[in-house]
Amino acid sequence: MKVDIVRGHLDALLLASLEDGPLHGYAIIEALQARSGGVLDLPTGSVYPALRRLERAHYVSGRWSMVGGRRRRTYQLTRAGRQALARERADWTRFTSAIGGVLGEQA
Amino acid sequence: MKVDIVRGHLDALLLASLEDGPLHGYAIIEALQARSGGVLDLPTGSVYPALRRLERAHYVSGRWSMVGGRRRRTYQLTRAGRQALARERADWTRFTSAIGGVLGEQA
DNA sequence: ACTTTATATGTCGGCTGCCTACGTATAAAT
DNA sequence: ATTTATACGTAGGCAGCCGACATATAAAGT
Repeated sequence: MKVDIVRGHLDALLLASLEDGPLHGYAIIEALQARSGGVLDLPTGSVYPALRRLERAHYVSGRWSMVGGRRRRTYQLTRAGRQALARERADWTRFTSAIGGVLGEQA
Repeated sequence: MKVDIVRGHLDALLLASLEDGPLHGYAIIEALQARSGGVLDLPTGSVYPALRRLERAHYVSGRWSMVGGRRRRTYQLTRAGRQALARERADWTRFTSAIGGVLGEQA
């Protein structure tokens, strides 16, 4: 199995994980682990830079807070982020039906 | 839409396109175009090097021929290639169910 | 008291894997 | 005579992610 399995779909995963409400980076990683049954175990070196990038793109808005002596940066989907997520979902459908269509039909 | 949509799944596509019988590179590109409804339009700079790599890995066997004054290299799936294809299909299922599972469930 | 694990965020270098651009060659179509 | 289709190939580059590392505090274990 290829290691960087999420290639090209990382943003979609992050945006989707924020759809049900704001989360901070560490919680996003855990949420994606849980939702994928352990298959998706995104490294921090992938997630944190990606969240900052999504913030610069105004797809999420982040704010600092302190919880139990630890600082957190909690991210929330923006309107543009929801639109971006919708586009990513459409791309995903196109993508999987194109490749899945080829892989699916056996001889 | 991301341009290099096939990232991580190129080998699977190439192996799958050979499943119904031998094809040469150019024909593989056309076959994938047709099967995907035009979504997959792989550049020669991706396909030809990939086929050589698959050949070095003994997943396909290639042979030269002349058709209408033009040289062709026709590739055929090997036994190892079929096994590799089976693995790629399994990976694809795992991959799509993991990511699709996350993207699929709306709020 | 000390060590390990969990929580939480971040940077930087590097590598994989594909694409872009280019080059070659022949046949068919305009 | 030129363009388009057929057919193969290389080389350089780069996007996008990961691995390794660094930092800091709290909780749990021993």
